[in-house]
Amino acid sequence: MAKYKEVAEDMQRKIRAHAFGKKLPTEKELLEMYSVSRNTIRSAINILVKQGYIHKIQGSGLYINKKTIGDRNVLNLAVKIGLSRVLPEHSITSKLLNFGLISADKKLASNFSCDIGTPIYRVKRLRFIDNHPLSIEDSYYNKNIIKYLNEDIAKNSIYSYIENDLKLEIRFSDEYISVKPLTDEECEHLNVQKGSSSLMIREINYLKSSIIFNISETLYNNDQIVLYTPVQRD
Amino acid sequence: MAKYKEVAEDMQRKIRAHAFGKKLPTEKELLEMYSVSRNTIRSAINILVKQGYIHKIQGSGLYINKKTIGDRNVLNLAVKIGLSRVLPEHSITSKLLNFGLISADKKLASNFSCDIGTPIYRVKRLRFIDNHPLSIEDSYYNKNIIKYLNEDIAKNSIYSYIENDLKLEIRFSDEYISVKPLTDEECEHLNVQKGSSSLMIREINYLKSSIIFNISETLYNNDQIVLYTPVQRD
DNA sequence: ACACATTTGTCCGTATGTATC
DNA sequence: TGATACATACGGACAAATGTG
Repeated sequence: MAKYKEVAEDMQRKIRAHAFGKKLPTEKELLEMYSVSRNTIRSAINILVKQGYIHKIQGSGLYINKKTIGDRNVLNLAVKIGLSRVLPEHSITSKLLNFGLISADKKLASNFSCDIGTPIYRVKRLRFIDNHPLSIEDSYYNKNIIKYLNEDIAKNSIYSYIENDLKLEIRFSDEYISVKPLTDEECEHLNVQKGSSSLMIREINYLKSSIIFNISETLYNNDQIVLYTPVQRD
Repeated sequence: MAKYKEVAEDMQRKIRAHAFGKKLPTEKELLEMYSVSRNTIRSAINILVKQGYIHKIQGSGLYINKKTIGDRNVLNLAVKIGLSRVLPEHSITSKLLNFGLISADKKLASNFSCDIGTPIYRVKRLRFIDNHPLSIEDSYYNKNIIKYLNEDIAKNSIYSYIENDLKLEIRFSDEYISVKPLTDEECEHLNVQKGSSSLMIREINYLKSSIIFNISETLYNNDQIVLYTPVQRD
């Protein structure tokens, strides 16, 4: 892995472990700690800023954002590629609602930018955080890219399977957030009051070279989660 | 303004004007066009990536993301500091629902990280996009920082007043997204069916030096808008 | 109010690695 | 395979904001 990414990950670990106080060491101290150049340490720092871990004050220092890190009820969109990564302190489990291999119809093909008839895995899961129902995820994987999936993998983290076993690199995603009234069945799954609405995130996920390997629609339990995102003015 | 920011803005303008095709010129061509160094052009490019204008493919080039730019129904969170900036192609107007000067109670003081009793402007507005009701914004401004506001300013863009007239620099914000059932009055304002729910964004806005000058809660009309955010894996 | 040291921000140049075509 | 194009990393110089005395 690139140096600046390794440094960033180490700094994140230290922040989560409260190894620093309210402030990070200065750039100068950090580049000495990690034996890298100033540009490299600044690349690492910028990742932390983008993900909402810290904010910078010119002339003063690097300050840790206390609030949103490690809170079960806060889902940080800036880090949100796969659930397990966003909430590493919590146990994410799944109940499989549907698993199958289908063939892309016109709409799916359009969303995937693939040919009609392309084989697609469909995985619908009820997901739990620390045993509380968190979300209903309806997800589609392009089988030409994700060659093999099964129910066992789907019960666990599909994303860690893709990254660790298939060695594919997930690069970026587009997220569309809206509100959807829930059906009675969905309310039961999520254990919320009938007639309520929920946050829905439509997601398009890309490998490197901008290959779409996955699209999904997820309904979140409002009682369990608030979305968070930091925004930097450039 | 910094060179890389000027370059980024110019590139954004060109993208919005469809001055490039599907691809941007290469880094090398761009740095020659703008007479800047490679680092500078790359800083500018990274802004466009972060804001969802383009994506990069190593070895191939810089590709323009068609979909989300200039769409009235898509509110790009990565650019969302003030509404007028996010949707420059559209007319944003406001109807003032409430305007007043109040004194920070315990809760407001805590949210603002200021003393109890600090003077605070409250501005509640119904906002329209191209004359369609878009959102109900309930907003608070710390008078110690934003020294003067009036109803006239509030009817127009408060953010452009802050930046252009007061010459204050808005630096970053924290956004919390959830779902809220609407009251009948809110439904009428937004012209949506009674009993429906809406996206709510709680926002904390900072000047440089991490000074909180504004917090707000905004209810969005789901019929008019979908939130969008690009996420880069680092 | 001023001068000074500290700390982050911007910009430049160069070299080499990696992915795509 | 070679050429092209983006990615990573190092080094140095000066500017701007902050904090201190």
